[in-house]
Amino acid sequence: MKKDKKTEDTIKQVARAMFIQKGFTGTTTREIASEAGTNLALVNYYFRSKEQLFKQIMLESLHEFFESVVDIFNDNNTTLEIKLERLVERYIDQLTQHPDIPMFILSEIRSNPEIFFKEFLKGTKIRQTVLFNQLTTHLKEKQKQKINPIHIMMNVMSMTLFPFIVKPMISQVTEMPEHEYQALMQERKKLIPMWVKQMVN
Amino acid sequence: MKKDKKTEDTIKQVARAMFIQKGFTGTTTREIASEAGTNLALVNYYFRSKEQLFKQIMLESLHEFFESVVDIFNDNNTTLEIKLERLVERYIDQLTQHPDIPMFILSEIRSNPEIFFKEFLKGTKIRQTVLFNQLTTHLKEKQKQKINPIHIMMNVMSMTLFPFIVKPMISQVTEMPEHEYQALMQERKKLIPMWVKQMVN
DNA sequence: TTATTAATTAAACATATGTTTAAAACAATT
DNA sequence: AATTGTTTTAAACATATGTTTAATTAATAA
Repeated sequence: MKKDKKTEDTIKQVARAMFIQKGFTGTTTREIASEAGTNLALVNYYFRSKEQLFKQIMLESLHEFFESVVDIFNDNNTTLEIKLERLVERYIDQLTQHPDIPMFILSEIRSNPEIFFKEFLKGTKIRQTVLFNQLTTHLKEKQKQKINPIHIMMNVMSMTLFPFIVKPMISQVTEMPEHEYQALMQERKKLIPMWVKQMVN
Repeated sequence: MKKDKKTEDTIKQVARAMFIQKGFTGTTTREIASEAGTNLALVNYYFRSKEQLFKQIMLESLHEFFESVVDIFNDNNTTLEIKLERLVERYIDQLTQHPDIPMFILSEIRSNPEIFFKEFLKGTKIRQTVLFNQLTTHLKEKQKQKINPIHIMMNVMSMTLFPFIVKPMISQVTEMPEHEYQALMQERKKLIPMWVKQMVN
């Protein structure tokens, strides 16, 4: 009784891997079909167009990537400190498994900014999150209201995401083997929250 | 006596702007010619191929972008503290004028990692810079030898570069007007060195 | 089994795009 | 002015690539 969907799923899975690694223009429908071991026409048969297929995958990737932190941002039952720790840990875990996702998203924004925000990020407003409000309050309490909380948010994101974005470059410039790099990223789970706490205290 | 080179220069100038904004595959030779107001064939006449043209521009961009900090990294007459301040200030100034350069470079690395490092970054070794050695020594003196100096370098680069990379996203998500964003970036010239000093002291 | 629907295939189609060509226009030199 | 070399042009060429088509095969239902 279960629908088969084998071919359709294979195409999508293969397409996801290729789009994430090489982007929209860097991937051809023929490559997808070939890698999936199916006929070229089936890509269009199942997904109408390369663009449709890409949009589906981008939407799913975004969802997958952000849903894992959205609840942390808006948890009413945790302190600012806990949120920071969880946020960083969750991101580093995610990025360790899917290190290409950030560049996948950033490249798409670069080539299609308007469409990206209209299509994918309709109304995500960081200022309205619990985390942001806690941070604002905290800075006030510590007499640091001169520091725009956006700075702190930027720092958390920067220190967490950027090392993964430039990973290929760092590997080269620092001559560091993969496992050592991984170990560094694991260390950062504890270090980043510590550094951020210093900033806001 | 001065060679004219008008057409050649125009093509290159236009190509640089387009490549930096939309990347190699996102730019067509016809667009370049059209924007430059010249005949399509002249792109190949002067630069042999689109790829050659791209390589020239990438090389120049990299050089321009890194040469401005290389001397800071290796200055024998400045303290660690001064280096950090100068580094951050120089980068933020550069990025304010050319905010698209980081994504330009990162996109190229993404689509052509091997070629990029072989062709463009032959033997850039951060561990051999004066700055890195000063940082290592400093951490030892402060009994923080457990912290890998690479962490600190990552943090400086992350906090400085990342906000420019995700600028289009931040504009959306934080609903911030351009001038306000610029002001934030200027503030970071002082803030980032301060935060980094806290990390290493 | 037979009829109908869905899946698959090879081929063709349409278009975009990098590159080349051959002729013309222009500039410089003798 | 005539020759020579350089620059520019329109057109053609070659190829890559997304998409469609029409026919065939496989699966499902009556």
